[in-house]
Amino acid sequence: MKKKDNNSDDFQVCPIDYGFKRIGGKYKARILWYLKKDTVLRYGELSRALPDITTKMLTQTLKELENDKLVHREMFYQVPPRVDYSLTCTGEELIPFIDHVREWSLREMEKEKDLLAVGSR
Amino acid sequence: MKKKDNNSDDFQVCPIDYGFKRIGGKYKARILWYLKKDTVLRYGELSRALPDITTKMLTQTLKELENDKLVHREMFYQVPPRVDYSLTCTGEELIPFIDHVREWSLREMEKEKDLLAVGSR
DNA sequence: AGTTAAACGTACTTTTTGGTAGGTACCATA
DNA sequence: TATGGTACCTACCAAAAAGTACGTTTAACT
Repeated sequence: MKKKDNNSDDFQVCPIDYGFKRIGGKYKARILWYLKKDTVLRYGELSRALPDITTKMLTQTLKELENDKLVHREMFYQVPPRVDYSLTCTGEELIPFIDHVREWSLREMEKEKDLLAVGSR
Repeated sequence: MKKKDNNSDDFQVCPIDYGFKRIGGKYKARILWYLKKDTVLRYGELSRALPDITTKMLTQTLKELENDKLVHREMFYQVPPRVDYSLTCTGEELIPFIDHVREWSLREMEKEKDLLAVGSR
């Protein structure tokens, strides 16, 4: 053998890996963020909140988040159809963490802007 | 036109996106974690701390982290060569955040384990 | 002279992820 | 009869990320 064979759920050994697998992906964190505490959004509202996401990716990502038990999905059998999305408790626990990254990023983006301003004077 | 053309650094509009771009990637967070506050590690030590990473990925990721100013790199011109890695201040600011995910993941992993235990009795 | 050690570099391939472009169902309204 | 609105689905394709395998440097040690 040449490497650890990672059959089964071997990958779960490292909690950092585990966590980033669940919230990684291009849009997951942003979707969770928009579904902040006590907010319920319909599919179309999410779509408008994230204008750069295609319907395919939105559907796919929401499904992943639902399977992962980070968002709750409730559908109403109407015509036209209606589907509501909201955070689960587990999902809510991630909000402060996303907020932390967000704050950090805002600071960093400011720094970059200042650097550019100084560089070009 | 059919979509916003994202030339230049347009992607930086969303701070959540920005942040996840800087710490996303399969190994970045783990490397930062091992380089916790006041810890200095050599290339080989990191390699041993993350046994599942190949040398190519370790080198590549470290270079990205260095360009991103999250880790500091100091090399000593010796034979055999020696290179030390440590966190920058900016990098350190991410530790509490990584810690949050880690704690969350540990709880989640416990939950999963319990569920499995219940399911199979 | 051959081997070893550390910290890489590079070419190539595979896997994963995301994007494009179409289509569906149902009913209401024009 | 045609069109519109909502929330999707599907097949195919492109790009990005990661993995494999092998090479390099230099000097000390055997």
